Amino acid sequence: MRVDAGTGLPLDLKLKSLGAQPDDLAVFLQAAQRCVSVPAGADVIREAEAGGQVKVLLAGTTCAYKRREDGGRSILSFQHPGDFCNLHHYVLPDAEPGIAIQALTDATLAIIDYRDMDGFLARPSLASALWRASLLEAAVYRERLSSTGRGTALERVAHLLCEQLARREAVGIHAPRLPLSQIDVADAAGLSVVHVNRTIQVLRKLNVLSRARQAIEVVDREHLERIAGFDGSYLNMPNLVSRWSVQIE
Amino acid sequence: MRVDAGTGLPLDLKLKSLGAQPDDLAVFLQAAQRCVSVPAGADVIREAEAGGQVKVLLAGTTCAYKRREDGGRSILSFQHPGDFCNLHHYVLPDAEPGIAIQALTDATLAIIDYRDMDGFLARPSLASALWRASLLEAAVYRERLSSTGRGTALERVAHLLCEQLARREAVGIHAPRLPLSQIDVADAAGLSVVHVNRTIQVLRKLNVLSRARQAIEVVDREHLERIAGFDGSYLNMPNLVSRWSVQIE
DNA sequence: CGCATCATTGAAGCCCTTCAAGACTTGTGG
DNA sequence: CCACAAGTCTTGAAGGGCTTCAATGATGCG
Repeated sequence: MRVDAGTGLPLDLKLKSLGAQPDDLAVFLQAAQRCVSVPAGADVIREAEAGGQVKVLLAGTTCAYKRREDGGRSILSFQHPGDFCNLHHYVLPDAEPGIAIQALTDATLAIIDYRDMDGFLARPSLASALWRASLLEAAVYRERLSSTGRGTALERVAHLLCEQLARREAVGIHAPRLPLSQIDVADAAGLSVVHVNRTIQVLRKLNVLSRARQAIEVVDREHLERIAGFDGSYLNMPNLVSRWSVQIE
Repeated sequence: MRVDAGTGLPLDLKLKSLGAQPDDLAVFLQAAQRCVSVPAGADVIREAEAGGQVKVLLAGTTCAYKRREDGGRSILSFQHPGDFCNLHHYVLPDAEPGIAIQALTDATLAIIDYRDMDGFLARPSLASALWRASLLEAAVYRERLSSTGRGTALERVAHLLCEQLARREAVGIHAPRLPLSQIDVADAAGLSVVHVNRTIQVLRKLNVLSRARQAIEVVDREHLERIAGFDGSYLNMPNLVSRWSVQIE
């Protein structure tokens, strides 16, 4: 059993930074009491499974992926503690068939019924926090698209690692070690495993990654960001004096 | 002056398919009376420009792009009539610096002030329609990510063209001709212009695209989708008997 | 200890890029 | 109406980054 973050803190931090107000936050956490554990490698959500419930990652790491015709796995995004796995299914029930969520480490998830979600929408600070969460996800996709489209393998891998580090920091996880295998990185960066391996070796020789095997551990964060041309501002939450909390009521 | 769709119909169609109810739709269209025209090649929204207003494309085609360090242009997505250009800025004011919107043809846009937007949120069918629009945009990014990451140039270009055709059809534009230059396609697919040209020539020899120069015109849609492995279901709107319209009230 | 998974290394080859130059189209002004 | 300029499209050739295939070394688990 490997679980890389044991507390409920990340979710708390994330919702706060998305603008959820204390009392609304309490309501949310109250509804998110029921949990499930999933072993590394298993599917959290299978293809075309709507489910009638939203799952939030509490601990561990998961990825959204798609099977290609040749049997390969295309990783579209990673989820870290505090991230929603299938919020989009709640909003667009029939959308996105063919996408599944897989646990990359042992993972713990909270389960929220759709009727609880419906209740959240009546609370302005929660409703806007959920909308923001969706758009933040979109921002991550956009950024990965611009990184994956062009650039060398070195830049792409570096950017991918920077993104994960930054997103984990945003929810209070400051560990320099990422719970990803080289295979995961390859499937996410759109590169072959062989070449990802060689790329990582370059990063190790540059003293950006540690020599530790079976692990991706970032030693020189600044250098990594320089290589990637990474600007993490797309992950920054705005100041939270929301216009809305007053307007809607 | 080239404007490839002159009516306000697409926006109407889009909001309806997103679940906006007739009376709410009327309110929205009422607030979207003010328009601007932009010539081909000009920026609709410059980098880091928040603006205090949301712009909706009524006619023409635009793209969201990012300048790369080498001066190149990375196109992240295209907008077709009915699409929002900067809805995300309304929800996440400080997010996404460095992304601008450019008109690829002469374009017409409606302008909606933030305070009108605030009013929309009080109407459940509009609020959910806007949220859905955000998630649909995210779905488009996700799909492009999986297409751009892997696959040959032929598949990637074919997929890109399929996406644009499908999205335009969804708002009532059935023309087989896409208002994109080969340069646009190259910047969006993450390929060199030279190779996009060769790829298009292959598609022409396969009788998938017409021989017409200075134009991308799809003749054999089915074959194109087969080449792309395209499944447009991610663009489908669910049936619109929304749970919410009853629940929230 | 044996098996499964992941990491590593080498070699051959292809897809795509870059560079460079010419052809075509479009719009503008004389 | 024609000439010119600017932008787009087209074509050829050389080179490089990444892929694929294949095999061996590590690591962890039952």
